[in-house]
Amino acid sequence: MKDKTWFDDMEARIPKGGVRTRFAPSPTGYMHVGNLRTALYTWLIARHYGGTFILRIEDTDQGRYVEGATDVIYRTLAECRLDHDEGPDLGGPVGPYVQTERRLLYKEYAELLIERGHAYRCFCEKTESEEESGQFERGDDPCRSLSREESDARAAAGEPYVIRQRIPHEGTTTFHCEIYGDITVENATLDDQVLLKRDGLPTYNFANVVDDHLMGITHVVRGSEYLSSAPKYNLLYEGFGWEIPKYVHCSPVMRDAHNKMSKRKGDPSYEDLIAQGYLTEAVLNYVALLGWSPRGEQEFFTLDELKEAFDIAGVSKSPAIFDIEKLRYFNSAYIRAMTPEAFAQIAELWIRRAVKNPAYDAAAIAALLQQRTEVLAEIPEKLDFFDELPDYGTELFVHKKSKSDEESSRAALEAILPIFEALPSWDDESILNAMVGLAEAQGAKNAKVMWPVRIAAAGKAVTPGGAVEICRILGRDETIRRLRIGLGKLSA
RNA sequence: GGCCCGUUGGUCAAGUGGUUAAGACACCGCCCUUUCACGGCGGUAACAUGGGUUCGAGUCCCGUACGGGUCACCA
Repeated sequence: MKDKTWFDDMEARIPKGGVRTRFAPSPTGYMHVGNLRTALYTWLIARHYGGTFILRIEDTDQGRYVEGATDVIYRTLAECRLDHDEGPDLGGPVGPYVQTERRLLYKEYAELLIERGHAYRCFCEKTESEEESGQFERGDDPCRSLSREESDARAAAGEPYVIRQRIPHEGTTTFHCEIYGDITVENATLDDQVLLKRDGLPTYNFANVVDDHLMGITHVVRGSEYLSSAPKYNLLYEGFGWEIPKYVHCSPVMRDAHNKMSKRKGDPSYEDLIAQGYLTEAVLNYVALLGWSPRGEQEFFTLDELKEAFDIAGVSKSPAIFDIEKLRYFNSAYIRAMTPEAFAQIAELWIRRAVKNPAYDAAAIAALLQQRTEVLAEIPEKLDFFDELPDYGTELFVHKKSKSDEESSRAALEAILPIFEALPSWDDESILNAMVGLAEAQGAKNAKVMWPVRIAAAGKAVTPGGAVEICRILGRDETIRRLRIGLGKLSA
């Protein structure tokens, strides 16, 4: 074990003053929505107080290591603009920021705890019955009462062991959570949890306490599943004589009333949502509101506005069900709020999945789409009629509201064809005037002309944009060709 | 099962002893309109339950029910 100076040096490195938070994912290769929300809240707390946001990778479970998993984390944080100030990639004063690179540290601190009587070596092999039943009889562990001499001797002899936390059998422990308030438990209900595993790596619970302290974390933000281990954390902090940080426990994000969102159940990750055509800003905005509510009525927030408004007191205790319908609403609102240029840029990729004909202008189509798109992924199916006129039945021409029927439609198409052919120019105004002019001449409602024109042009009843826009984009020749086909169907 | 936590409309939620119990999504209706949307207006719909405390309880206390978490050499 290192001498006192070494520990003092470690203490001296800890930044003091100012809020410091950390996002500490384990590299599983998957950033689920609950994770993202935790990252957001953690970042928000740091930024709201002008503090420091740290990224730390918790990879102490070698069995679960997934290649490339940290890339997903970096990418997601970067796309979401949740920038960190210290981390594996950026370095910082209290690194390294990857737990496996800190492994020697934990051992020193675990031994310090043994020195102080708050931990002990346990040489027991876990028996099969314990493993199966999950039963661990506290107080029955013979290693707990081993003398230091014997313990040291066996360790020196190379006998494998784990280091366990020595938890008092009597008394109670109270910890405070900013969300849940004070929680008190009987120490007798706590078990002597493993701090350092047989492989020399720390358990999550131990690494967390050591790192959070050594990195000067002031607000520990994490999921509520850690609520029940929090008392043990306090005992650890007390054993070391360290100041206890503020805890912020977030309730889980659920897929339904009974289950958390999960990869296994097929729930979308952040990347899945983006691939489906959700915008990062919309996802963040929605996720922020899932478990947190601002003081006022505002519900659309930019990241900067969230930074300003975020308040720990507004975080909810109870689990929230992820509602894709509401995300869709936010997404459509964000899409509508974009500049036409920005929307055209992101929509083009999706438009070209359906519209291959370069004669049809993607920006023009995007303009039609912007006000009626909820999720980008639904764009292609809306545009299937451009490249190829669908086969459709004449019943589409029957429309109650415009009082259109097959005969009135036939007459309208017959009348509009020569007018379209004679039009000096092919733009919105000309096309509209042609149709309105015809309707007026016949003393009919505009719809009586426009309905059949749109049906014949698109071959379907629901289209992005009206008759004018569709005809314009199709171009005069193709429009006329399609109207003739419609006329043919109606005349048959 | 022990321990811990939670419970306001279908969903997210406001509410910190006195409110006609906000707002948003979804849903329904009407209006606008060349379809679908968008937009505007309106509507349906909630304090899990039983006891207390109190002049008065969604708000405080106790019990019950239901739900979640945890009880790993996983995080």
